[in-house]
Amino acid sequence: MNTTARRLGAETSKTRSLLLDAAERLMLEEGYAAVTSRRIAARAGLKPQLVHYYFRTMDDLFLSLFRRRADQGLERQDRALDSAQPLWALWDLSRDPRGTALTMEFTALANHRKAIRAELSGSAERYRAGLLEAFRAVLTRYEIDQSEYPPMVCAVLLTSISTFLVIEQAMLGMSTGHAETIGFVEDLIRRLEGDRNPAADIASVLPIKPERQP
Amino acid sequence: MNTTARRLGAETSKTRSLLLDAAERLMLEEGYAAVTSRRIAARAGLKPQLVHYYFRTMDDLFLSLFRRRADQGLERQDRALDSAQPLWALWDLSRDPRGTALTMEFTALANHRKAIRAELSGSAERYRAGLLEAFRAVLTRYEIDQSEYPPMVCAVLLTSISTFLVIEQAMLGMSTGHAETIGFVEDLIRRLEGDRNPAADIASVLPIKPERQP
DNA sequence: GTCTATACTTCGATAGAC
DNA sequence: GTCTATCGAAGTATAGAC
Repeated sequence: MNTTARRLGAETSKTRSLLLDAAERLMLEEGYAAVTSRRIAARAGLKPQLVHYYFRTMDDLFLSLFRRRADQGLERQDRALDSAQPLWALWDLSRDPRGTALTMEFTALANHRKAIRAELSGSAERYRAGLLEAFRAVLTRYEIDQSEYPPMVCAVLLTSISTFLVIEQAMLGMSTGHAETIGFVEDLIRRLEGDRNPAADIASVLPIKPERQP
Repeated sequence: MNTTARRLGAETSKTRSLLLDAAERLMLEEGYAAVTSRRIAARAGLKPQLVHYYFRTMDDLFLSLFRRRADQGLERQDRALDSAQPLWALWDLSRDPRGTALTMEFTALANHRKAIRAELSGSAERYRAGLLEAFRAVLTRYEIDQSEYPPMVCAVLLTSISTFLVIEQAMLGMSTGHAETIGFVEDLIRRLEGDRNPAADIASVLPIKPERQP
């Protein structure tokens, strides 16, 4: 009955990482409902009980899984902000299908797992705050009227569009109107930052300020 | 073994409707994973086996559930198109939290239920086509340059924004930046259709063409 | 036409062996 | 520190009684 006393595997364990990897693959390929202790173990070639040795409950496993990617995502966002073409970098980053698809699975999961919901909304707030600062800086740099185009609105719009397109494309296999919409957004970015510069990816770790494009 | 021969309850049955209602409430309140035969029956005050009497499989139940609402949604969209202020009507309709929340649950469900996925993307295409026609008509009526603002892009953007806001608000309890974004969109609509006119709701069933607002 | 008794599968979780 | 034997609960689905 003394549940808190049950022993748990080390966080540094190789097996633990294997289980998390298998869980993530399952989630992406078959949805969160397929992420069960038995199926995770089967993927990893391990016994189901090991899941409960390394993670006390399934909630704990989902939280570990989420935090691992959330930390990585925030790091990437920071790097995008410091890149030579922050708008292009943020747009490309937000359109990464794997990141958004995982977020959507976690969002659905949050509906009946309170712990996930709290973690997820907290993380979303941090992303939003980072994006807000990015747009403040970018709109200032490009001398845009911020009362007409508020940075917060830009942040929400960017996230909305990229999230929605990924949902339709990756989850429903639907793409009607996507090309036109992506073209519309990228025309806007192009007016501010010029053409997408492949070399910017290399510069993305070095905060070099660019000249404004015409 | 002769699975196809198993008998099923009548589609007109009162009990069948009760089960669908209970399933829908469960889905909205606790997510699709909570929609199991046992829990549906518990909500409806009936025996779990009745679910399998009225629906051969859980897939069948989900499909019935989806179609019921999809038909209703298309009807509502048609009425919005014919209303005095189609943009306001479409915007308000697309922001209805219940409709979008259900769609999101079905989208998550589609990840591991192929039958749902096919039905869902088919339905999404029909909505998109309707919305496209609406924007073609509206932009023509308001004399907007359609090469600068393509109707298809407008359709995708409208759906993106409203869907995303509902996801954050209803599913994550998050609303940072929502008021500003809603204000931004509604300012755009106001420039074309003027202030939202409550009487338009009454007119929405009668296809009366309005005068253009200043 | 309506519902129930029941089979079978898979789940999360724990206690205890190595 | 690592893993296994096992339990009780919950899931879908079927065959057959009213």
